[in-house]
Amino acid sequence: MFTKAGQYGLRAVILLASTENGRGIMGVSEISKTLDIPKYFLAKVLQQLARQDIISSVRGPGGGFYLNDINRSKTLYDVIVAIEGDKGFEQCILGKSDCSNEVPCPLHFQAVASREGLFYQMKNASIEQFVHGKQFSPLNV
Amino acid sequence: MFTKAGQYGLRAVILLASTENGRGIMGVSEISKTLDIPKYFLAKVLQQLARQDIISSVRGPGGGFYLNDINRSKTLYDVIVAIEGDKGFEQCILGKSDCSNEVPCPLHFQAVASREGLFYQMKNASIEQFVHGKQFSPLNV
DNA sequence: ACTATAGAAGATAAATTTATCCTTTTAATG
DNA sequence: CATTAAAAGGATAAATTTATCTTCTATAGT
Repeated sequence: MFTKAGQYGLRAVILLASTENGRGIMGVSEISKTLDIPKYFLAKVLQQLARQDIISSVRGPGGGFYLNDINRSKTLYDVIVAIEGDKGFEQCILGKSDCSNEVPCPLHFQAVASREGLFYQMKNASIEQFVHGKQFSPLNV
Repeated sequence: MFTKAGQYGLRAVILLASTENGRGIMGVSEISKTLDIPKYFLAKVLQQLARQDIISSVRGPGGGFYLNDINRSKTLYDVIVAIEGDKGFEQCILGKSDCSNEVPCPLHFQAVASREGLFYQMKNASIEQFVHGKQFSPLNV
């Protein structure tokens, strides 16, 4: 479904959002250890997110990545699109360029219906809201 | 969602199923032209499907690929699993190995719900049934 | 039998994704 | 102000996926 880069990015953002009301700061090393993710690859993904203002960063000792108010108002859809583009989300499940409600591929309506639920969640809940809703039980990121 | 190989395979099988009550024979060249798919790559995918008895083939002049009775009773799920394995279907959307109903990742239930509809179709309708249901309108494969 | 056609199989190449390393820049702290 | 920690950026390598080409094998038709 998602690429590794996308998965790592989503998990890292959710992790950041789950620290001290989403206001904690974590370095790449800490995140990569916590999530058991390759460190340098994760660094690239996080830098990509930072460049696009999906997350924030500070350099130097004690630095790392965190979410500011604007960041926390972004959605998981924003996160994944920042990493993968919107192809995976918007493209025909069979890869056809001419697939639409008017000229649907044989799986079109099933695929659209299937995506809707997940996409709705990822598009319509801010990271803040999303993680808050989960935090009654311990997060398994 | 699916790899190119998977998409090509699904489209080719659906195309075969749509010819003369699913009994027509088509060569790689014809299929690749019809679907606008790279020929040699498609050949690999089709051979892979033939080896696993998802589709049938005959060599020599007039030869090509077709679906026998058993083939037509297979599902689109069988097709995609023969090409990609069941990882994409069964794996955690965030790539975690320890994600389950008991210990769900933050997207687990949305992802499961989302997949269900599509998977149900792909698992529970034979290729024959599936394509027959579509053939009231022209197929856009 | 001979020839032409078409899939099977194997090898190779190109492109993309994933992963790692190294150098530079920024910032905190003694 | 020197040192150190940590992100930023660039380069490179490994792995996987996609694409192509060549040779081999089976089969139909003459």
